[in-house]
Amino acid sequence: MTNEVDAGPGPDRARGRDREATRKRILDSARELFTAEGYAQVSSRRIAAAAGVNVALINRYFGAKRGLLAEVIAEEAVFPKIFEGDRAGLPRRLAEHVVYRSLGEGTPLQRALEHSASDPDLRQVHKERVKSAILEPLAAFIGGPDAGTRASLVVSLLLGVGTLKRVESGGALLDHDPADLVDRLTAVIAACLEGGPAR
Amino acid sequence: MTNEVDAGPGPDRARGRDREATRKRILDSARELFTAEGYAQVSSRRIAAAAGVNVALINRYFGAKRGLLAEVIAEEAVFPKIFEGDRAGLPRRLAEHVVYRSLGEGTPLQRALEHSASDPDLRQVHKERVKSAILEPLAAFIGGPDAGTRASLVVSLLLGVGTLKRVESGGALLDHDPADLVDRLTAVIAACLEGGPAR
DNA sequence: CGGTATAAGTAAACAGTGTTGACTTGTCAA
DNA sequence: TTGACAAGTCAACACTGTTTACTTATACCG
Repeated sequence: MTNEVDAGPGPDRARGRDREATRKRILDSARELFTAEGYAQVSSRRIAAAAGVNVALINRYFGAKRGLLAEVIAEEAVFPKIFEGDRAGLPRRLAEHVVYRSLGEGTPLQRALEHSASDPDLRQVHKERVKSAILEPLAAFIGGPDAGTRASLVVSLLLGVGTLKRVESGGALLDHDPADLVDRLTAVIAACLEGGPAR
Repeated sequence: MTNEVDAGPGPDRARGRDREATRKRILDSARELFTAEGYAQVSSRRIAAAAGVNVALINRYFGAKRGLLAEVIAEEAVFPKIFEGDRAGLPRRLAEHVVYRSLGEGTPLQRALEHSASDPDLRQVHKERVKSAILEPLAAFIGGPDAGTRASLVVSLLLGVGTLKRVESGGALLDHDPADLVDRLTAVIAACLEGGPAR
């Protein structure tokens, strides 16, 4: 076997075979298969076979198939540069993100979500991810009164656009002129962020 | 457990065999369980048990479990009274619908929409349903240029709010004052419907 | 250098899923 | 009364994720 002994940094306390390398192989295979075919469509045994390891190792290293998914997802950055910039430009940055990223190809995670959004495991992981990686940072960034509600409205729109895209699969949103769509979404997102007591 | 299987009539040996009645029992049990727990969480055997029926009958009558869900969601009216009224009041009516109906219990169709992507066949069903029962009526009602795009934005918001509600499970949207939420949503929906040529 | 503790890796089973085909049984028309 | 045929049943199939008891390789220690 090709045993790339990477005695790198940290506690290299791996006895026996290379624990970290095996972990990584499972993770790589899982990411690849989840991205290509979706979470629910890929079985644990198939991931194990692709990684060249025994099935039981998935549960040994990741607790369960869900844990494997959680780790794959946790690797990805959600909003790369959304929070870099001033508050006033936030709606436009979000709109551009939606149109040019979410609406287009999407990230590996998004594609996995589109394939198997019905799976309870995936929903659970997605749920936690949305909260900690999107909702809470966004609420903190916009600040002000009712920041949580405002952020929820924005995230609703973002999630909904993704959902509709996969439901429509080539409908009005995808056919529409992207630049104009950005303008429209910017206005809508701004509307989500405004409003409130001074109604 | 309100599982009264044999309250009088039933496909036991006593009563005669009634194809339509049996079909309906399966459908009723499925709708109830899907609504309460979701599609993936409910097994065929559980549906059959709740209906007091053999498992194989599900596939006999509905082809497969997915066919059962397709029939459940096909029964529902989506927007009962949204299109009764003037165009100006549409945003508010939609907002009220979201806050007082979608945000509450949630219908099987709504759940199905959120879960639709996992099954290709089901996806097709939902796609047509969203288009013919929501998107197209809405687009026809609002009229004007880019009606399809405007309608898509609105539907995105509606779908997203439903999704986020489940994701948050008692977060900002549910805790927020309903009347104020209606006001906010009215403004956002109006923003979805406006915009366009004046860019 | 050899033994051994210990972790990595394995095999097989478990309980569950959706689905299928062969079977039995009830009902109704001839 | 008796077939015919549909309605309903049963057991099995091929999967799934997960767990348990087991084997095996290796890094440390005497």
